[in-house]
Amino acid sequence: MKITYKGDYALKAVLELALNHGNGSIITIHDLAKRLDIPIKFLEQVLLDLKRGGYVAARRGKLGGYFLAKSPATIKVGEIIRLIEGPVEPIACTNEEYSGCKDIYKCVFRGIWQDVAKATSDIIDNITFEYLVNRTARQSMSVNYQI
Amino acid sequence: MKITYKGDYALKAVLELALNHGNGSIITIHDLAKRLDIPIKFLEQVLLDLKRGGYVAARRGKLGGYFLAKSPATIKVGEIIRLIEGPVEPIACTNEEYSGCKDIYKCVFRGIWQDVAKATSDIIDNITFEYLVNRTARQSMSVNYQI
DNA sequence: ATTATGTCTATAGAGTTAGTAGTGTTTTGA
DNA sequence: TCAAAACACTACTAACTCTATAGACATAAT
Repeated sequence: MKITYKGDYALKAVLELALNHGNGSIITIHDLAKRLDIPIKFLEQVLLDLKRGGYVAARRGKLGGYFLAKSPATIKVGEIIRLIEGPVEPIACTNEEYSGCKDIYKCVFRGIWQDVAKATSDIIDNITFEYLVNRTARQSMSVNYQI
Repeated sequence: MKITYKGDYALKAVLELALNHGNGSIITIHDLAKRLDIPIKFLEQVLLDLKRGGYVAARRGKLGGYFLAKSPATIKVGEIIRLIEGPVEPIACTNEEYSGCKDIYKCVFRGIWQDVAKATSDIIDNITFEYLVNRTARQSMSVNYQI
């Protein structure tokens, strides 16, 4: 698995929206881009993907903006990564259809990539954005306390 | 972590050399390329990298060829991957020097990438080529038995 | 109407990947 | 001695991906 800027931005955008979830608020892409320091037109494409994936929703027109389409508790980090980056496998040969290995019985590396994919999934599929919201809140609190 | 063709070829080349290790034999790049079905000039670059990394050695001239520079028991899959592909981290921000996150205290994703990197390392740094040689031998045996 | 927003498609520049080409250098052995 | 067979090294290219930008369009509020 490799995380590109697009994936990184997507995760940060969802987290930012999650931090504002619940109070009925809506955030414009302009605001989001400024808060996260992301080029606005690039963020736009990311948000469109997130919308098509069903994770965010938008209201058009004046007073429009973006908001989470579901509760942060139901969105897992792994889902966003898979939507934006594709499969978490380190190499394509881990899926059954692949026939690149001349002798599949001999391709002893396949099992390794499957193990890596599973270990990765076990992490990213068990972290919800609700958890991240709580961690973020606690972290910024403790930072404030230090001042 | 993403495995490119180069990394894939490197692992297969080392395994093939490991299967022939011990009996003092040497394999030409021509042979290796044919056995592994890899473009010879591409394999050449891979082998040069492996040589510079100290994993394989070569004898030049007629009767020359490649052989493992160390025992398969001392070479781990993770070493080859890191040599060819670079760090295992899914994104660059996991190392301390990185300052891309505006507020490092708030970048709650960093811990996730560190966890993924650790889980990946725990797998690939604990598999030696000796183990893979044994597995390959056993697998091809059982395949033969089925015939 | 005007303005502020999201929607969509196209494109461009930089970098990466996979593969190819050509020219060395070294060693063997006839 | 010299030709053949092998490794060594550098350069190049076509295709692809990634990041970012541009511009035309659609929608909603005032």
